[in-house]
Amino acid sequence: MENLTRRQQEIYDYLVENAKLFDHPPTHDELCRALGLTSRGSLHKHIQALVQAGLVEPLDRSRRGIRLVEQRDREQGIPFLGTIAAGRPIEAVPQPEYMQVPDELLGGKSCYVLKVRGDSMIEEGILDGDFVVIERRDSADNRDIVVALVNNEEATLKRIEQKPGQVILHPANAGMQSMSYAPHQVQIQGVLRALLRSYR
Amino acid sequence: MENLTRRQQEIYDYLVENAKLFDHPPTHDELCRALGLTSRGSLHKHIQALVQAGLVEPLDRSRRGIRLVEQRDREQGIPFLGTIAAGRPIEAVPQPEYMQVPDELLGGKSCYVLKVRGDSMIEEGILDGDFVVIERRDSADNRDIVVALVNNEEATLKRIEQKPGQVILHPANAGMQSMSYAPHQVQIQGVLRALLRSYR
DNA sequence: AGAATAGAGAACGAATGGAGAACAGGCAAC
DNA sequence: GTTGCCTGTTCTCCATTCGTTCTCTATTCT
Repeated sequence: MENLTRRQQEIYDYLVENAKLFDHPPTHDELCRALGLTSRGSLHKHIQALVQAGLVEPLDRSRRGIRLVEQRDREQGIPFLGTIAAGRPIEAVPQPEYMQVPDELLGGKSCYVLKVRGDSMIEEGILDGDFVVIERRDSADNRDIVVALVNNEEATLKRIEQKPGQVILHPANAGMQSMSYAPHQVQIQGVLRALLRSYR
Repeated sequence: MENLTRRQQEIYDYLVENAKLFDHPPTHDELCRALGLTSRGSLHKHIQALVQAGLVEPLDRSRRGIRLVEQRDREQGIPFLGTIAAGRPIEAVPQPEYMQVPDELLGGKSCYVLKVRGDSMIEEGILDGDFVVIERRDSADNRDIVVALVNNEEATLKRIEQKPGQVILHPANAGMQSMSYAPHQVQIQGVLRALLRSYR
């Protein structure tokens, strides 16, 4: 979206205000009077600029033909749900905050964010304190890194290996061991899609 | 990045203040009045210096055409400049793309993005293919991870240790060795602030 | 002295904001 | 119907402001 000039901004602001007060958008003449213009022609150029900027919808040649484009609710990001630490349930934050994540990283899928506690995946470059972006899924491909709920009580971030009648969760830490479960003990809650780390 | 002169700093500070108060940047004339100048021509030279320093975005010949780079970052993301591989100069992409990065990760500083090639920082959880967010700076604290230009020809991402008369760059890979240089051989180009990884 | 920094002022071209005429389509009153 | 009137659109023309470029000068620091 391009930048508006002073005058264009002024007109847009007026339209927004006006929309709150009246059902109908103003005519060009009304706009001219409100803004101190004497020529509809001049005004029209500004309106066109607003159309170009995608802020206004043109209703060709119809009267009061200025509609504000619905401001697409600014994307508030994806929810930050809490902390995941191996051996515990996900510790949810009381009121979910939201985090702006680059679209490139999540590819239009439904995702959420967790903060990693612990070193169980350190050899995969997932460190204590990192934020992981998880795609909501209840199944995963083999070798995916997943959020798994084990025995309905503890949640972990592990690489998954699914064999017939057996599910193995592999940590990436030489000091820890892979654990094997029966399929019904392990519920997949999502698949790792991206990782964010702050060095602040 | 070069140092600003007194006057340039003054102008930059004014622009930052102004940006908080108004939607639109000032015209050159307004700037002149605010700073006690009578000639736009003089001001223009200073603005050019700020553009050169990467603090201001030039909007050629358009009015009120002074955008703080910081502000642009918020709107369209921060520039993805290219690839950094130990032992080579930064390989720039032809036309810089932009990447939307969560504000939380960069804290209002002027930053850019590089893609990491190689395993030199693998033990710090920085893997081949990761994207690193770098704050533009020409100095760093000890133990910071920095983008350093060595002998004006090769760029690397390393942890820095600055001693009197000596600069040591530490990789995080047991198979590699720390390198020691004279201070004038090493030019800091930025400090690691965040990391993004995609598992797609 | 020479370089770096700072400023003045003129001059040019482009962006902006505006005026007004002319045309076209819809709507209501006649 | 058709006759005006209101309104949106298109067009040309104009004035001012503003960014840029240029040359010339002053000050400060090394």
